[in-house]
Amino acid sequence: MSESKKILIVEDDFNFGSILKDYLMLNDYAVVLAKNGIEGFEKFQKDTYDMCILDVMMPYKDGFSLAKEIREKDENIPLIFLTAKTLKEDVLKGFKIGADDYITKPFDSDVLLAKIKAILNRKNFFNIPESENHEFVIGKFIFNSKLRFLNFDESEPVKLSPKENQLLKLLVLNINDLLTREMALNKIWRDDNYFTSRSMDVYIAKLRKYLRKDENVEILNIHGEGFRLVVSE
Amino acid sequence: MSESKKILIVEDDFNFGSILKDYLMLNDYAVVLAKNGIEGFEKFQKDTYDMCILDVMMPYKDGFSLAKEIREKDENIPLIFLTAKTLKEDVLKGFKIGADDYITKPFDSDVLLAKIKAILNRKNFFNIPESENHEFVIGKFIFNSKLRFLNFDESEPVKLSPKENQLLKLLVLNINDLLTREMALNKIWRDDNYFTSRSMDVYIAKLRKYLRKDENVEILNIHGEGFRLVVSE
DNA sequence: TTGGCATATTAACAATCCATTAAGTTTTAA
DNA sequence: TTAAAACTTAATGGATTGTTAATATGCCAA
Repeated sequence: MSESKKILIVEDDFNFGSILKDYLMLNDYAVVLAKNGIEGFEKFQKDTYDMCILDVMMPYKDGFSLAKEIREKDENIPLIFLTAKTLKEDVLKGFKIGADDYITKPFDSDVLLAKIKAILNRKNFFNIPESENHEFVIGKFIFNSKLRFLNFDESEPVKLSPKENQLLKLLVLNINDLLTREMALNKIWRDDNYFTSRSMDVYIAKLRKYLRKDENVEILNIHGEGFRLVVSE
Repeated sequence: MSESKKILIVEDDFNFGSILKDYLMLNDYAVVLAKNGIEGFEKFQKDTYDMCILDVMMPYKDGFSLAKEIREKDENIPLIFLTAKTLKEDVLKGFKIGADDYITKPFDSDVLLAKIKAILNRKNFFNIPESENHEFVIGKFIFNSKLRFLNFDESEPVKLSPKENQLLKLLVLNINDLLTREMALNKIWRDDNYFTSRSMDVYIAKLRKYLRKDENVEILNIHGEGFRLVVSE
């Protein structure tokens, strides 16, 4: 029916990686195997995957660092961490980065398969096709979320940092409507607490400074709820 | 900030259930505890929950059967199974029903908390905004209860505080009809006593001040009963 | 390695918002 | 007439937000 799902496995133990790959392929997944974090990230960028399975302990670049890089590129892709260690700190760290699941080696392959299915189904249910559109008009500005710049008239485009960019994108996607703090913190900061909230305020201030050039564009606060990007007239 | 998430725990071991409940409540979740499958399903139907945590081994109705019934009512609600057993068949069965996670007793409470957070956040990502009607016309005003503003003609919209907003919404939903004090106090203040009643009076006064701009709109008092928002021809 | 740059977080303080309470007045119903 | 209920304004204190600056982190190039 639908095309088989594509999974990227990053695992430095070649033996183990191959077995896992074969097993998943037998179960009708398309699998790409990378043997370290560097290669993993390269492969991730060159193709589109439905899920990544990352070994935590790897030379050069561990699974967590890799996960962060991947998350910057795609904030929604399901991640499963794979580890021999069962350290509580590691598990918690994994979830903080946005893990969808966590599996300790050795594990039962049927269980892994069930988890993969569960996660992919869940995502698919809600997955709204990402719009290819990265250019937005905000009053007199042109905002390109892929190239991360904000253009006003003839003047030199402003470069946006990754966080500025993500926040502005969320605001634009909800233009004139409420963007709740909760939603932004969960999507961008992957955590919702006092400090991330303060950090978000700082970014709101930065964006306001950029947007000041067009007096018809402003970011309004809805006390206790969130923010609203409005373009008047 | 926003209201805390509501979790239904179904667990026949009262001791264990209470401890879990207290622990989650300490971490700012609203928790309801049911002591068996029957009661669990009743409670599930009577309220709206963000997540269910189900013990697998229970008398009368086990966790899986309960899960199936719950799934029939809501195919998206996150489910976590809780069990002493670590039987592979059970784990697989759980995932097949659509479990979001699976936890074996005894477990680390921090990890459970992290998992709950991860799952709720994940759901949030894709939560399609509910298309409720948030705009009301009150005489010459436009009232938006989601964005919390009250618009009159061309003039600058008035921002409403959360309480002003809730109260006006209740009044509008009962437009031209009686809104009892009791009802408003229970819904908004969650308590009905002398002080909350005085507080409500203050908010009625505030709303009257805003609504004064249109002389056809007024909030009438029904002595000893409540209030009535009327719009005259 | 080190120093510098871009970015992100944390700190600090000011400004604003907001629910409650207080206090004095007016209205209502018996 | 009188007590209860309602009206209104203002004061209070706590919470949230706005803003700038300081600090931390990570990365790249020398």
